[in-house]
Amino acid sequence: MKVSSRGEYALRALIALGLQEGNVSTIADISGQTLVPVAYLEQILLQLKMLGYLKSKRGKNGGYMLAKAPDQIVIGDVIRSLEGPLAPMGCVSITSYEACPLEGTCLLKPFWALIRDSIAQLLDQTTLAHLIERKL
Amino acid sequence: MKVSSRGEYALRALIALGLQEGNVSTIADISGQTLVPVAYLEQILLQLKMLGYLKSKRGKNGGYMLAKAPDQIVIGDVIRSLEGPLAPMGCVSITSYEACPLEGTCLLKPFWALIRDSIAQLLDQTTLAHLIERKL
DNA sequence: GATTATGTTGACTAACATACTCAGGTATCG
DNA sequence: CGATACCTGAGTATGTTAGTCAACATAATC
Ligand code: FES
Ligand code: FES
Repeated sequence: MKVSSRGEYALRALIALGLQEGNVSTIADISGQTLVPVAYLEQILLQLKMLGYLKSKRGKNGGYMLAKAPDQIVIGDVIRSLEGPLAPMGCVSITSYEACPLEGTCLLKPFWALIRDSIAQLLDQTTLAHLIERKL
Repeated sequence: MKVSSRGEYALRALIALGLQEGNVSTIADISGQTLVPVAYLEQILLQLKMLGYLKSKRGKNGGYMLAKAPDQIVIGDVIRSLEGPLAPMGCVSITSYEACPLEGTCLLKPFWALIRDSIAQLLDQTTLAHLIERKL
């Protein structure tokens, strides 16, 4: 049930930018705060930009900043974009369902569904603002 | 947050054996019911045996059966044995803690802990008996 | 307008994990 | 004995992860 480094790093970066309140931060700055290697962080920030969470400014005095208010950034969406579906099995995924061969009689499916609901509820009701303000 | 095929197959096999109420089943039988390839299933059943969930009988009329009552087989334990810790990050794992570099100031850790608790509570309160009897 | 600080793009790689297969070996029953 | 099972260890194809790297594009400043 591990979260990959990519997802973890993306959230660290979002938090770092969320604490900047509108100021731009360079990749190097963010790398310093998050301890993510610069070259790898570039990739991740770029992806977050394409997903609409960040915007960037090029050239001197450039950098990244949030494109949305922290309370509009839902952690569940971020994780889904970076790591794929939250559901433990395709057959109980709402966002990307995939059939199982035994699905008709399967005694596991309701159980997976329970896990999915529990995880999704938690991740979808938490925003970046909640993390930053330590209000969980 | 996916569960691997190995974990899924192990649970399918345990369910199949749980439904047999003490009778032995051959690998081929179980393979037929679970749609898991015979050679792969062999590996998994062997592992489940070494973990103490199954016992086996060799030779003619041999096969596998449960080594414990279904209500003594906790799904969380099975998953942990086959897939590693339930926690999404090492720094919030109870069974196999691993330090994070940012741990002191990290705003994510409490959130991961919440996820861990939610998953662990669900998996550790469910037994094979619950799955078989459809009582979740 | 040259310099320099920044983000952008795309390819590339080493290491590991997953999902298996396969060729034998060994115990047990009849 | 010989058939029927489980047992053991190795091997392999494919994909994923966690990065690196070189070259490029753009914007501000001197
Ligand atoms: S796990 Fe998908 S149907 Fe059983
Ligand atoms: S995620 Fe482990 S300390 Fe932040």
